[in-house]
Amino acid sequence: METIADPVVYKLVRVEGDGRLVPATDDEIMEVEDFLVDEQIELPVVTNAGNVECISNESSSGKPQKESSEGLLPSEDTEADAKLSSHLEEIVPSSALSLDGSINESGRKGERSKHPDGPIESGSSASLICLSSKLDFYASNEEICLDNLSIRELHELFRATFGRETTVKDKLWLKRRIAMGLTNSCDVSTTTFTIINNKLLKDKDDSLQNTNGMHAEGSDGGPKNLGYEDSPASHSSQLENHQVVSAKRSGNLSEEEYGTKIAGHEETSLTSCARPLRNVPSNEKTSNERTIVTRLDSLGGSGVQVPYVSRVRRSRPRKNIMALMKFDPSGMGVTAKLFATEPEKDKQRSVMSTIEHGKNLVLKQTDSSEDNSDDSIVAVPTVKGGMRRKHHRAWTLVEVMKLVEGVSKCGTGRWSEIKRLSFASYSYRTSVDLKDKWRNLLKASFAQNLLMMSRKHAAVPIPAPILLKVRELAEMHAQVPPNVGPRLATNGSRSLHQTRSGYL
DNA sequence: CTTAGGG
DNA sequence: CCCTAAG
Repeated sequence: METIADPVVYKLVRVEGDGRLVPATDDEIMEVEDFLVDEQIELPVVTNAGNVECISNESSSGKPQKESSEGLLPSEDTEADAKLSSHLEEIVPSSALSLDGSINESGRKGERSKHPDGPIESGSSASLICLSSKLDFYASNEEICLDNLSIRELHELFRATFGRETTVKDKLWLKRRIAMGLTNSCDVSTTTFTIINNKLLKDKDDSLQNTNGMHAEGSDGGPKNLGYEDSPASHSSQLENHQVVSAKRSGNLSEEEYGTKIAGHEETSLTSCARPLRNVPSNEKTSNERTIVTRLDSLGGSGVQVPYVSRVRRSRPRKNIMALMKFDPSGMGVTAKLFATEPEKDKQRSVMSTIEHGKNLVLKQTDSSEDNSDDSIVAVPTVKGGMRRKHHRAWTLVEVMKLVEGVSKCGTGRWSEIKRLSFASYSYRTSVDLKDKWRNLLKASFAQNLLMMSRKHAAVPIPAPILLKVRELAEMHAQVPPNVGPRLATNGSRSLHQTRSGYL
């Protein structure tokens, strides 16, 4: 029990009544595994060779770059990962949005299961409970442990993180992906997935490097926007030219998602994907939304070119399309009709989304189960007779992290700057959106102390470390909300860590 | 056009 | 998220 051979073992702990941590036994682990496993994973674990590409966003350089490597999945894992990591380190400092250096040591100290701040309280400790079977890991203050999650949970977390569904059943792939998102780094070359303060806890000796990264935080942290693009090359025909062959045709596992993009990086991804195909210059971004990128899809088995509609979509493939159809009694093309219906005051955003939907509808309708084909677009009547589309697009953790990072870099108020730097690839987030989101984050970050410790039903519960960072920045910019007690304002970021029992 | 703030 | 006022 003392020798930590299996990385998973020391993650699995139980909090005793007195607050002590008791390592789980192997049996317990097995039990948990069994318990967590739900019906859908009798499927064999995916063993396809993976292919992951990481694209560094052009945040400051203005040029999307791209690195890729083969195989991220079990088989060639280690080697490929090493390669990938080394590649990435060149582009992206592995530190990204480090939120707090206070637990840097935890990764190297002998007892990883102990919180550096001392013993864990039983009550609201909420910091080291990895056995949570729900989304509790968001409530945990610093640690997110992916190792013991069921596929289902991983799917949930995936959605929260990236804002899109996935059907990939490969745990390792999911964990890796989520870890990438949460750490904002592609360097996830590890076999165990515990994330502390948005840093992946390494089980190797690269923790040192990792630690350095954490200290290199702050305003000069440098651009670390990552674009991820996943597309494990399970089949011979791989994205040589970034033409993704729909895995659906291959018939085996439901690995469609392997060929899809991660939320939010579409613009960048698209641009870089487009280049080989159409020689799109990188400054195409100015007219970005016009760029329609196609990918080779295997619709109908004949490799048709499908406009790559990269917007993130969550569930309900057709429903909303029907909603749009409502305004089309004439049976006219959806796109056309909407154009007609829309008052000219409509912003590009709406128009483009309309186009996207149009394309999506037309070209993807044969696509039976792609779950990425819509989000909540609701048409609301306007006083002036027109229709306006309300676009509720949930903020993903990745986006939130980017926002926080942006604020830390540019300060609050310079939303368009942040938009340019960190959200260049997110065509749907306007600077106003950023501002609004920040306002909400601000509220949340301070509200955390007052009430709500674990609202399980929060749409996307923002991990505590991020909220912490938000509050930090808020204070840094004198944005402390009036309603928050002065004590908190002065105690600042420490308060959260110092908190012994949830309240001060 | 961008920001701030109210709705 | 939308809208508006104001710089």
